[in-house]
Amino acid sequence: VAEKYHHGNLRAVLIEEGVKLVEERGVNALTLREIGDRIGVSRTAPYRHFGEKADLLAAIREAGFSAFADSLEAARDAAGADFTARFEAVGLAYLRFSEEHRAYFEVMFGAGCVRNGTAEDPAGRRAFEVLKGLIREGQAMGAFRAGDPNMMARVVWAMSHGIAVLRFETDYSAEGAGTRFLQFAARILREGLGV
Amino acid sequence: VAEKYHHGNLRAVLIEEGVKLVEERGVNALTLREIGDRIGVSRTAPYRHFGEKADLLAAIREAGFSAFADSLEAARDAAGADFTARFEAVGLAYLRFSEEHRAYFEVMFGAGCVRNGTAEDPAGRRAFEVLKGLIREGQAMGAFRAGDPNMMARVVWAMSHGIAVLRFETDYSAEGAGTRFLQFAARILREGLGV
DNA sequence: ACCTGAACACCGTTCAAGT
DNA sequence: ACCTGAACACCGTTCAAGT
Repeated sequence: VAEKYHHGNLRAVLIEEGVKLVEERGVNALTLREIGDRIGVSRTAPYRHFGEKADLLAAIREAGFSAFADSLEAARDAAGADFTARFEAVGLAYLRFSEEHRAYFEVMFGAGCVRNGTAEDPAGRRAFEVLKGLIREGQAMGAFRAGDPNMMARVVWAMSHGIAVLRFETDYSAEGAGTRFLQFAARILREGLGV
Repeated sequence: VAEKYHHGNLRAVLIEEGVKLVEERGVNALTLREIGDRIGVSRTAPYRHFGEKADLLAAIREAGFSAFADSLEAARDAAGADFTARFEAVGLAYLRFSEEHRAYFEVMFGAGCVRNGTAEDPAGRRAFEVLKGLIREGQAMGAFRAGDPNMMARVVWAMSHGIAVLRFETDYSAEGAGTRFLQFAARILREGLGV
């Protein structure tokens, strides 16, 4: 039974179980000992793969940013050709990710992590590039004014992140007050960035 | 020496020392035991005033929201009559608070706290009212379009919060890239909300 | 009322061993 | 290489006492 961890996949299992634990009871309940117990491994086994607890959190963080960037790219690509639709789709994807991957989101942006900053993570940069690319699209088609795409993308990122973190509405997935507010916010951004 | 805590101010001292600890080493380093040691009181003394650790954090949070609302109001009142100046002053105050009161900010919005949500805190609502009042000012003088002041204030709050949390620039207090970005973001918001 | 010391059930982390 | 058990220095929290 414990034999399956003798093949080098313990690391992945530790990450997976860690995410589950955070999902269930928050990042403060993440405990190397409990993870070990849950997957049937000794308390010190995790130290084979992670020098300390913070390193496991960093690995979860990395996986989270990677999934995050994937989500934004997928939403953009699935939205078709209409620019406004693409813009809103990516914003919605940001919010959806924060809802559907609470654990990742908490570890990615939580205070528990020492090494913060999305710019330090390759996948974090990839996610940012989705926003920046969208700004460039808008500029190319004349919907957005000229200006530094970095600054403009940061404004969009900050607004999305603020909405995700403050969570004014409880649900941004279903049709309702949440999606209405999101469209409202997206319109203000588009008009503020507009020519 | 310990006598000074026999007059009912232990509660306040606990909060104060807790804030210091968070400032120095982050919210995860906040420990009832260490606070007790630091102020020269037994390990169980804090339990006279706070049923559990989370209650001390909640008290710090409350004090933080109160100081936060004070900051925003003071910035608005000190900004004079020009609407754009008032709008930017409050945004800047939001960012400054997050820098100068790192500990408060971390506890107020951190994942460690169970009872989140600014709307549940009276001072949190007071801070929100500053933004909402500013929206109404803008509407009254014809700078902002008609629309639900609640929704519009949320957009401003979200943007401010996102910038504060993501901390693209390291310093928003001094003159430099930080303040330039802030003015850029404020302009986009004003134009997005404009008539 | 407010404070104390001892105790319990947890942590992260280390280390000497085991296969 | 990968895993284990015992151990150390920490936590939060409780409880029977002390003044």
